Amino acid sequence: MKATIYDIAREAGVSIATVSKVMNDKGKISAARRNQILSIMQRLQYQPSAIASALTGKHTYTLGLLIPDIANPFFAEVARAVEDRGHQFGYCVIICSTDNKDERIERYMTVLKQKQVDGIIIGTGLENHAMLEELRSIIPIVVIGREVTPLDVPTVVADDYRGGRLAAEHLLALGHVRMAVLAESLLISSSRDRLRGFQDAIEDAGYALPDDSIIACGHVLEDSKARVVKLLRGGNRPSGLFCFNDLLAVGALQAAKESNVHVPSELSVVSFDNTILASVTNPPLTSIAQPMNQLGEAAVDLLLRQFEHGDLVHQRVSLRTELIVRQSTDAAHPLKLL
Amino acid sequence: MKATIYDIAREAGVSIATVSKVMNDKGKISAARRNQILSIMQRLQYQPSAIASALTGKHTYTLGLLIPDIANPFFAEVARAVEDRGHQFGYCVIICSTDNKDERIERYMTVLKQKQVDGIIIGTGLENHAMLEELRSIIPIVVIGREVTPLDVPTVVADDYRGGRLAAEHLLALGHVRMAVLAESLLISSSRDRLRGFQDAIEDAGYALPDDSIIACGHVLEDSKARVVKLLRGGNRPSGLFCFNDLLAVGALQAAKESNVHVPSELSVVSFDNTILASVTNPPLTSIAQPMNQLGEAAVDLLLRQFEHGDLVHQRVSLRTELIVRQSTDAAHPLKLL
DNA sequence: CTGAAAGCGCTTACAG
DNA sequence: CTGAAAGCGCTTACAG
Repeated sequence: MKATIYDIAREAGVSIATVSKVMNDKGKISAARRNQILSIMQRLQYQPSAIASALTGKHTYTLGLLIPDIANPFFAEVARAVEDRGHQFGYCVIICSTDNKDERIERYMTVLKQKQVDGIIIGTGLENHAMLEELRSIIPIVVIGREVTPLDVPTVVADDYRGGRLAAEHLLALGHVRMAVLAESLLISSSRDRLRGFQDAIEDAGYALPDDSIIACGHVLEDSKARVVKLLRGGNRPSGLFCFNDLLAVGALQAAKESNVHVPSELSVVSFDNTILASVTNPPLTSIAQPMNQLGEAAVDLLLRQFEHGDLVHQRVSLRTELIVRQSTDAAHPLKLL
Repeated sequence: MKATIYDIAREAGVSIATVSKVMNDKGKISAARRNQILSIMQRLQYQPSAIASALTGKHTYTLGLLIPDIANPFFAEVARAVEDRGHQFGYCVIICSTDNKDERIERYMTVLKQKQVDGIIIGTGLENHAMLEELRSIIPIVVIGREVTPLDVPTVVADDYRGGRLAAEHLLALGHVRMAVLAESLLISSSRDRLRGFQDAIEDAGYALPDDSIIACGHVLEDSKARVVKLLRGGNRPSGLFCFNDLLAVGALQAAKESNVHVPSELSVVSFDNTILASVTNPPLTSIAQPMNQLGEAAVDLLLRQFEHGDLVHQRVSLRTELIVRQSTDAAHPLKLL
């Protein structure tokens, strides 16, 4: 049987209160007793029960991480950062892949509540603001990767608008004029921000992005591939393509290959996220990097700060996106545009 | 304040024992009481405390998953499978990325013990057999992806030997004779099995794999790239290369490109795992697929079975590997071998 | 069919 | 500096 606090107390001839105090470094205990108890704990390989202490103390030292899918490399990397940052402070993390489905989201929410996790990081689509507000009144939360305005919830995002601008400016600098955008969904704020940034930069340069150059597609590789094949087949095809994540860009590369359109000489492709996928394709993808590590870390930090100071109003962290140039972009060839 | 079992009992005018019973469908409760209590629970949005019940009942409904790195696509996919299978039966999973470091492994082990998780899936390098045995005496475990002979621990593996054979047979059928192997480490059983299978198939065909064609390299992309560049530079270069995971193969592809060796016409590459990476490279990789979903599922199932029947001796599941042919392999060109 | 009571393994005022 | 006791929110024999 596992040793309990009672075993230690009996062995040491003291009360469990005393044992508890040396465990938690609370109150005043004589050095002698202290050492004696410590050595007994060691001898009996005593491990305090986290669940018993959670029932009395407040912390379970567990965090919940809601994301669409842990198998998606982007979220896997964020999860790793969350895990490591949490680990530093003694927290474990429970992964909750929601597939963005309400039913799974709700299920996980109630489970996390029942388990009394200390905080929840929400990186999943969550349009149900009422639910968010309710949850927030019970457990500290932080939303990651998207805005939930008008709610005033602690948030950490990447600077998507700037990311969009960076992509456009890079392509413009290479001489591209006729461009297109491949988006997974324009419903989430991050996508809209990327688009706005991209458009603004193009307009600032005196050009325009026609509406029919903004393509929405499903989230699987085949979808983006099919859409890009269609795009490349049309007349007046773009010389620059901005994809809102790496997987979409992979689809674009495959479509280009199938259509005998060479990347980058005939088509420049910029992707977003800069996951491992971007470095693995051929050609490797020029990509707007999201600081995945910092996203995860900042989310944990915001949670920890709430544990200490209660629910702070208006916490918002915006992290810089960055252009990583690889070989999928090159100077525009004006002749190809005719 | 959150409602407790006492609130429900008071409201219903019954004892907490009765409430507990309707919650757990135990004992006999009159239908009337039952419904009355149920409706009160609903009205008060009662959610039983998982931690209180864990302190008395036995289950925490939490599993631990030890893997080298959740950011590695292979483990991310396995994790997703574990999560989903667990979810079906009401279990959450705590991810523990160990980087194969003893210090992290031990830390996580004690945390998982303190949290009293119901079971642990071990997919991480763990050479400390004493620790495994000790852990096993406390908590149900299953080892995934490797053998820990001579220990008799529940295990689920892919058929690595057969995977190695499949790779060799595929290359042999394409006419390749001069081959090489790129391994991350030959210390773990799965790598050794792959190698054995590969060698056996080659020998069965009447050829041999020279020792200097078995290359071990680090686990980052740059390592494998450097090793393959060197390999391709040497005289008498192989026409077929078998890489023990997708990332190694990505490095090989990059090395080939840099060395102006065309894949697949001058070099055929077979990888292992068949993660998303294999489908994303150019050319897409012929790969030996590990059944990542089944690995995760089977691991959970083995755990659940232990919960029900106690520690069963000698549970071992071996799952089939499968050859997925893509465009990184092609017929050998005998002239190139000269 | 229902309830009183002990117990799970801790923490925390409070008293000394 | 140390301990008795109540309490956290449940479950489980046991008695009726």
